[in-house]
Amino acid sequence: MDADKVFKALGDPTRRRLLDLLCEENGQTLGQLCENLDMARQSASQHLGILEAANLVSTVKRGREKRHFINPVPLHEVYERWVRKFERRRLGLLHDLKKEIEGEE
Amino acid sequence: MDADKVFKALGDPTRRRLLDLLCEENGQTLGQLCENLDMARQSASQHLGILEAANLVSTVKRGREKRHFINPVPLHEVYERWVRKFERRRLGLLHDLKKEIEGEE
DNA sequence: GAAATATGCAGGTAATTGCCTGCATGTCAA
DNA sequence: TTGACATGCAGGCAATTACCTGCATATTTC
Repeated sequence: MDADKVFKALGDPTRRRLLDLLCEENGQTLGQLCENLDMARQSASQHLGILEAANLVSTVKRGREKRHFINPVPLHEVYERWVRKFERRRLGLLHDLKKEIEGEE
Repeated sequence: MDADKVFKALGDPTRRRLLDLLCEENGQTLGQLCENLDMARQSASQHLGILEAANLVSTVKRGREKRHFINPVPLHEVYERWVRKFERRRLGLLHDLKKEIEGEE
């Protein structure tokens, strides 16, 4: 997993919207996804390319169409590496902050 | 929570490194953090500003120093909103992908 | 108060990003 | 096979980003 590509891919509202759209209905084509986006097809296509490069979306060609599927694996790995680490220490970290704000050092 | 600020803040390796450094030792000053970064102090300061704007880091002034603390709340909310959603559907999404690759439609 | 220390602010620049238009390629259907 | 449809590729442009330098401010220490 390339954490940088995954995070950068998620750092754009259009791309997060694309993931949401695919979550509602997996396997949509570029054309279908475009209908919900209010931007040129080529722009959406670039966003999908970035999601694909981050391995968050996998594609399958079906004749002249290209169907897009969410790949949940990298997101799971991001969770394991990034979120859980802070989640485990969450209460301790909040405690540090609280104590410092109270000025107790 | 401003999801966009949080994701954009996380979408840079230097800023993720800063969070890791703070996770090792919470409450470090700008100067301390800089020693591990190999870039000008001002650059690191900008990165910390972005983390602070995303509410991922909170700061407390202590005389001429500024101490930095991780705020785990936004990351938790990102997890709730983004990761769990796909995590719950993870096996189903993988199944969609597998079936499509196998060409079974 | 003067020197050293910790940080803040302003601006400049090269690289990247996100959007677009125009054109090319590949596929289906009449 | 021709016209319609789905997508790919190339390039251009404005905005943003990530880095820097130079200087200002605030705090501690001698």
